[in-house]
Amino acid sequence: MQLFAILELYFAGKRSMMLKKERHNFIIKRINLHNKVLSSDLAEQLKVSEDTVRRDLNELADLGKLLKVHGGALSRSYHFPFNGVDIYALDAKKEVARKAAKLIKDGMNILTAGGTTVIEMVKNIPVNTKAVIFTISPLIALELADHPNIHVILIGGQFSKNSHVTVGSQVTNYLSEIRADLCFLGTNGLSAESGVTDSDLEVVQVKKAMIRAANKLVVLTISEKLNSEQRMKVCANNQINTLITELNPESKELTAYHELGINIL
Amino acid sequence: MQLFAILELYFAGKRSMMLKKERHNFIIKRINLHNKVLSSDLAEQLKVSEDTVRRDLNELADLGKLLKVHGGALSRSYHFPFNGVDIYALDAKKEVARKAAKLIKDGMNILTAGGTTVIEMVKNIPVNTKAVIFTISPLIALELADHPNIHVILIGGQFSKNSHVTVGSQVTNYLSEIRADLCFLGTNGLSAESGVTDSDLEVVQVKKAMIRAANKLVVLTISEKLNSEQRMKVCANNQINTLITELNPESKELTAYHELGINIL
DNA sequence: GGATATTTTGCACAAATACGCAAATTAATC
DNA sequence: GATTAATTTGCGTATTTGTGCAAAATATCC
Repeated sequence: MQLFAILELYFAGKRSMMLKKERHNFIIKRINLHNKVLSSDLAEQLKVSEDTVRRDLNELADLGKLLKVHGGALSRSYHFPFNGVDIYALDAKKEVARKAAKLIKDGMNILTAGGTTVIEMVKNIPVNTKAVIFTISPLIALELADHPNIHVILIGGQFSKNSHVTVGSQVTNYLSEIRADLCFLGTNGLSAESGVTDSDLEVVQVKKAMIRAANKLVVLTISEKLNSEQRMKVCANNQINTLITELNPESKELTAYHELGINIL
Repeated sequence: MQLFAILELYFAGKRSMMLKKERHNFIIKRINLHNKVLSSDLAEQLKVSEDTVRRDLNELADLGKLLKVHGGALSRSYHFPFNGVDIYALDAKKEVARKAAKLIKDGMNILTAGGTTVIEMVKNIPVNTKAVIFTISPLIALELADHPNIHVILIGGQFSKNSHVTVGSQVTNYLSEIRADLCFLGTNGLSAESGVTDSDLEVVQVKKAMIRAANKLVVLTISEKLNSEQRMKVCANNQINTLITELNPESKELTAYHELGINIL
């Protein structure tokens, strides 16, 4: 096959060997991004034999990082494809949600992103609360339908099939014209060094616009995601006003964030 | 980097391959959605032989995820309520939905309102359809999340707690700036004398704007609502291009609409 | 009861995998 | 830094798995 000859030539000079750990990181990223990888693709991309890729996949599967199947591997979330009933780490998320909902006071203007944690938060808002809630998540709008005194504005735009929120320039333009007291954001990655990070470019753009549109930023996350990083940066830690996890605020996992001056619940 | 472009092209052909587990998940989703699947449909949608589909169904049936029957499979919850008679019977709205979905062709710009009938219609759109769909209904946007070739634009605005769609000036303004080939409207009232009528002022305003934004208007309704009137007028009968009910087009309940020159399905 | 559609079965072929082993690489020890 | 030990990688081979095809068997529908 001709292409292989080209590849050989092309990479001949820069055949910098990749450590096993690096390959593993690469594979995990691909899984997070695409939800699936093919052994054959990985072998090409990593310039190793399919055999090696399979061994990598088996090791990662043993660690529970992915789901190995014939031909490649899938994101572990593919174990439970059943209409979203089984939300990962639901108990922790509910605890986060309970704390977060208490921040909402009558008369506020609220802005919310999507994500399972934020949706749980919305479920915990008392029915008689008076507020205006702007959201990019259809599920949140529907959730709030039976709150008679909450005025819901669903921000329109292109609907993202992955994250189930609206994204794109329509959304960011609209966000530039409003102002909210509080912005609630769930997050995929959060670390003391890099701040809030995410894996989906479109979602990152929207989250940035949301942060600009709000006076105070509240970040919700389960402790498992503390010290995790995704590929794209949403904001630095000094932009966060309040961080909510299911842990006790005095917990030692949170000291790093305490020292950054973030209010912790 | 030019080489990567070459690589992308080179491997583009392989991309459509689907892992077995992915097919299984797809089938489960379809079962949860429609309560039934046909082997022949699945074969076409998944682009594999019916043979493979049958094997998949058998494996899933062994795992207890569905109930295999001649010609396809059923949701397991349908085990009980059946007296054996017409398993494939559809209620009126589903029949309307089935007919309506056939109007959607690849490449179209579609505009849809909310309502249960329209949502049923959306469930019947083949997964591989290529189209752009504008909607004021969050539920419809969510429903279309697993149609990879449908670009969904959720029109934003104030969220109506009664009708679960977005309404208000933001919506009508936006609608004045777009143009669609087809507009699908469910209706609360329809009569030969008064045309399409509705009871919610805000929804009426939006429906009017939707009709103005589309070249052709398709009205969906169950026969029960023929000859019923609500308090507010949405449009006259001469604005309707196509009327869809669960009845046979030649049925005598429909002759009045026939005489108005409406295309009936 | 006959026509049509669906399933089963056996089989062929390709693709993916596991295994053993040798070569290459990395780590550890002096 | 050289030498040894441990790990990692690639390849050949045997095995398993996944898929499609076709004929025979079965179910379903008038």
